[in-house]
Amino acid sequence: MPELPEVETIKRDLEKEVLGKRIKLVDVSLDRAVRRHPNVASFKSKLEGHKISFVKRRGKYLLIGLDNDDMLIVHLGMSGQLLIVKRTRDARDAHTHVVVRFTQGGELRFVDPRTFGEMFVSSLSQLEQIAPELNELGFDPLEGQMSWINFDQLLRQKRTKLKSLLTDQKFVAGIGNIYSDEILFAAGLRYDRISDTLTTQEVRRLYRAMVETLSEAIRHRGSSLADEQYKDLFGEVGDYQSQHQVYGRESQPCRRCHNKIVRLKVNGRPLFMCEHCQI
DNA sequence: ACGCCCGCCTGTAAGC
DNA sequence: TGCTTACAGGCGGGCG
Repeated sequence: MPELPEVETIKRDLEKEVLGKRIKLVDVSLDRAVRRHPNVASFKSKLEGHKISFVKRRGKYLLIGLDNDDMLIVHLGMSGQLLIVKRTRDARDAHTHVVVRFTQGGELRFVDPRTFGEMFVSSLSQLEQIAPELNELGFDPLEGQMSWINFDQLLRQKRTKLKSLLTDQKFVAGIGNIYSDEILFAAGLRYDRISDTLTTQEVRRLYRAMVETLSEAIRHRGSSLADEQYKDLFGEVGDYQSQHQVYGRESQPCRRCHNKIVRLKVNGRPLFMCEHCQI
C-alpha cells in the first residue's frame, strides 16, 4: 500500500512526534512482525531504554535512529500503519502487533492486518547481513543530485518495460503500483515502452512526471483508496486519490481527452491508463 | 542475467 | 441470505 508519498508523510510527522523521546517498553503481540529477529526478546532489548535521535526514509523504508548505532527499521508492506497514541489506555485497533511506549508518555503502535509489513533493529554496519535489500535500493526520486541527464543514462543501461522499471526498487526506490501508473500518465508514455528507446524529450518528460507526481502526492498527504487502508500517524486519510488521473478510474473519462480510462492486468497486477494520451 | 509467476496473509466485496 | 471466490497498495525466491 504505502508508497513513497505515504511513507514520506509519516516520516515528516514522526520527526515532530517522536524525536528525542525515550523508549520505556516494547510490547510485541505477533512474532511475525519482528521475523528478522531470532526471538522477540532480542528485538525488545535493542529498543528499551534508548532515545530516538533521527527519522529518515529510504524508498519505502522508515529508519528511526537510536542513541547508539542502532536503527529501528519499519516497512509497512501492503497494509501496515503507524499510529501515535497519546492515551495509552485507549483500546488497541485489531491487528496491533507492536507497541512502543515512551517514558514521556504516549506510544507508537504498529498495526498491520495482512502482516506483510515488519519491524527490525539493525546498525548500519549490520544492514548488509540483516537486510541486504536495503543496501540495494536505487536512487531516491526526491533526493536532489539526480538530473534528467543521469536519469537518461540509467534508462539506457536497461532494456525493460517502463512500468516494471519504475516499480523496481533496485532501479528507483519508493514507487509502487499506484504512482507508477500516475507517473506514466503524466509523462504521456505507455507502460510497455522499452526504457532504452525513449527520445530525449520523452526521458525529460518521464523524469519531470516522476518528481512532480510524487511531490504533489506528498503535498496531499498521500493516497487512501476505497478501503482506506492508508492512514497517517494520526489515523487520518490522505487526499491525493482525488487528484488521480488514472489509478482506480476504470471506464471514467480521461481528464485530458475524455476517452475512457482502461484497466488492464499486467504481470498479475492491475494497471490503469488512457490509451489515447499515453503513447 | 533478466523477466515473470507464485506465495506470503487477512479483510472485503463481488458472484453464485 | 450465506457460502465461495477473487482480489488488494509489496517483496523475495525460484523457475525458465
